[in-house]
Amino acid sequence: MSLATSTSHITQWDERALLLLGVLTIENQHGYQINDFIENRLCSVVAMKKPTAYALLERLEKTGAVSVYSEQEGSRPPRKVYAITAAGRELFLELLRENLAHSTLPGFAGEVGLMFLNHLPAEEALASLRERKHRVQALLAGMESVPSHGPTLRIDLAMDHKRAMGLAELAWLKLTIERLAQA
Amino acid sequence: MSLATSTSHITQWDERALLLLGVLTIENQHGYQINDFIENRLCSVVAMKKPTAYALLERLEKTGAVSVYSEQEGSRPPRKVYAITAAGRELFLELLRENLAHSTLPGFAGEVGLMFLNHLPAEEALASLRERKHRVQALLAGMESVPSHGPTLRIDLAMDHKRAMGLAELAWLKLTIERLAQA
DNA sequence: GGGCGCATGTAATGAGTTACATGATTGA
DNA sequence: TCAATCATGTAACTCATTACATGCGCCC
Repeated sequence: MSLATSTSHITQWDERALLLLGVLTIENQHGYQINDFIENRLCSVVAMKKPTAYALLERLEKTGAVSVYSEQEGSRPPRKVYAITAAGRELFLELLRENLAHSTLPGFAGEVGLMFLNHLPAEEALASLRERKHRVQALLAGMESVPSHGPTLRIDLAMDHKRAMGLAELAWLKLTIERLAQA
Repeated sequence: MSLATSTSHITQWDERALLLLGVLTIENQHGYQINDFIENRLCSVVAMKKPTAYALLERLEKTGAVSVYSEQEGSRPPRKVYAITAAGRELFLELLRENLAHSTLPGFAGEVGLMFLNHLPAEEALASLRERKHRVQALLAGMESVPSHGPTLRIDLAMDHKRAMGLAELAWLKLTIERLAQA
């Protein structure tokens, strides 16, 4: 079940549960609302599809981390409103500590291609890396001015981290392209 | 089937296929040998388990990217030796160009926790980030002196990239911890 | 004789995405 | 009236990991 009890590495489940619980600490919300929030405000940080969220909410309910009640406004479709429980808050903090304390470096980070770079003629390899550079630059350009939701939801911090990683990638690409172009 | 024909984003399948095809460009090898190579020499860059590799090799054979022949040495267990085909070489180059040209930044990069950092008391948040910092430092320390396999397999390039990303993460953590400690 | 290395897999599990299904309301 | 929005899901598919299965040879 992977409750992240000091198991030394983080699963995607943990991160997604953390996200949903975190969103529910802001206020009680129904599934549609949560998905909407993630799609619109958090899309620059996270990618989670609707069915995944619905399924996870169900699971969190079964384990007692969130509670549900039905609500109906006028004659609109009924909603299932989720609220975080005391146990949920504990789990949230546990997952949060784990997430903050762990590094995200290991694993498949797109470095496989680099190993085989020399299998491409030098010109082509450089062209590919330059394209990558442009892509990264475009991504960075699209990261400007993301509104922060006050001190309770530091989207800005997450974006700052993303930006830092982007800039590092860019710097590395520049240097590497230069080095390869000389040789 | 995701042949990565300019579909604009890279699947894990693509990266794993690229890896296997790349290993087979070095020389014809049987499954055990390939897995051994990945586990021992490439473990710092990639993580792929044995059954995954066996399954993928089967699939690559079905699509004609690799061919197989059986071999037996003495009375040892028979081996299935895989060789990359002409079509496989084409696929390899295609995947390689794609992989090099694409950035790996987007998606779930462990930034969820940062968004909720303020839900932890300042001291605890700092402690978690400091732990992360130490972990990253440890990882970086373990990255020294990885032997390169000549110009045909640039493990060193991949490690250089990893190191650069690690250093960037470290720098960001230092700065962020300082900033948070002041406030 | 017992365990490790060689060499191949299969089966079960779990996680996430895509595509699909449903049905009411609201605005052009 | 036609499309989009609200609101919830289900079913099928893919992909990767874990644990298990098998059997021979080699070394202590």
